[in-house]
Amino acid sequence: MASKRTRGRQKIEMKKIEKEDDMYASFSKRRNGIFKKASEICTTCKTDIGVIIFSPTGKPHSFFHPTVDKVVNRFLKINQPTSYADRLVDALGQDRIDKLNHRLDELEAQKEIEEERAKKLDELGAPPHDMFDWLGMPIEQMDMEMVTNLQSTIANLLGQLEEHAKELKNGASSSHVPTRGF
Amino acid sequence: MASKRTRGRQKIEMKKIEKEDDMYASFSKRRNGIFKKASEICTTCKTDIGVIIFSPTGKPHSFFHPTVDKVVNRFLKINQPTSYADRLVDALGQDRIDKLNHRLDELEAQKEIEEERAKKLDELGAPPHDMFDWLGMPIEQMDMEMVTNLQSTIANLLGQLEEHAKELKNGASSSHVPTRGF
DNA sequence: ACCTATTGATAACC
DNA sequence: TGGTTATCAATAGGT
Repeated sequence: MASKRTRGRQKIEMKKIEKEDDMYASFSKRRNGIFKKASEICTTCKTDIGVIIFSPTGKPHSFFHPTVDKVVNRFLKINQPTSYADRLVDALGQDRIDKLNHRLDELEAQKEIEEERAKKLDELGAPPHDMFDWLGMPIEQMDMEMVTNLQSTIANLLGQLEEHAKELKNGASSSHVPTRGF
Repeated sequence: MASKRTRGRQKIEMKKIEKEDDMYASFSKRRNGIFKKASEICTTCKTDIGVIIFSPTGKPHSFFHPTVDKVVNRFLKINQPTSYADRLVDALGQDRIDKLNHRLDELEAQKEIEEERAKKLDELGAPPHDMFDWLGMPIEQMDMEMVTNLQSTIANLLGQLEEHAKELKNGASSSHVPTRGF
């Protein structure tokens, strides 16, 4: 009988296969082998499994049982229980997170201010809210200087109102907003 | 020669191994076998890989190359490019997300109002901001009824100021806030 | 993609 | 778990 038709399987060193064609061939076979073993351990041992392989060219191949989501979520929960923030950053991008945090800070600050103001007004027997917003404090808390300043400001305001009333009577428009002719 | 010492490896049906001890033994060996093959395909074919196995008792075992994060993130990006919202919900809990969204809505609404007001005032040649906050609109935009109402409100305010000024001159305290004796 | 000689993995047993 | 052995299964190299 002639020499053997092939040398059959040969032992190979465990290092990178340099010949590209050989490497791709080996990759395909080994990938299929791994997937087969994954499927076998599932059926014989009632286990869940996920396998993700990126080929030498970067193409992804995967095997999951029972589903991708179940395996991945189960794994992430136990493997990274405290790094939700990192996952969040990774998912949305640090930029978006920064903006979101900034907005929340703004809101929290605003809320705090409003709550404090409301509390203060409540303690003092809250007068009309809008007016004291403008005055800055209840009349009862003002000293003489504040009162005097306010009186002059208000006098000025009354003057402006008087003037506007006069214009309204004359039918003239002093608005800065352009009006359509007719 | 005596009978063989063991029957050696036997072909087995691809179905669940019912004897628990046999199953656990088989699981351990097959798990190690898969990890070994995973490591081999990495070194021979320059590939990245991730393997996650949950044992029959639920314990997780995994093998990753080059790192967990690199493989998982790379996989999630290509496999679930549009479900970041879901991952977010999964990570933080729907409750927290709802609150966060609610706060953002509040803030957005507030911002919008403020921006619109600022824009309006700008168009009209912005007078002192605080005062018009109180008045509700610039004097130039008021009709006669508004002017009249305002004048009476302001007159009232002037009266209160006058009264407070009188009290200040008399050295009396009319504050509702309790004062410490001395 | 298929073949086959050979290596590698593992079922049974300890 | 960890080790041994007989056998089965995976695959390197060739077509």
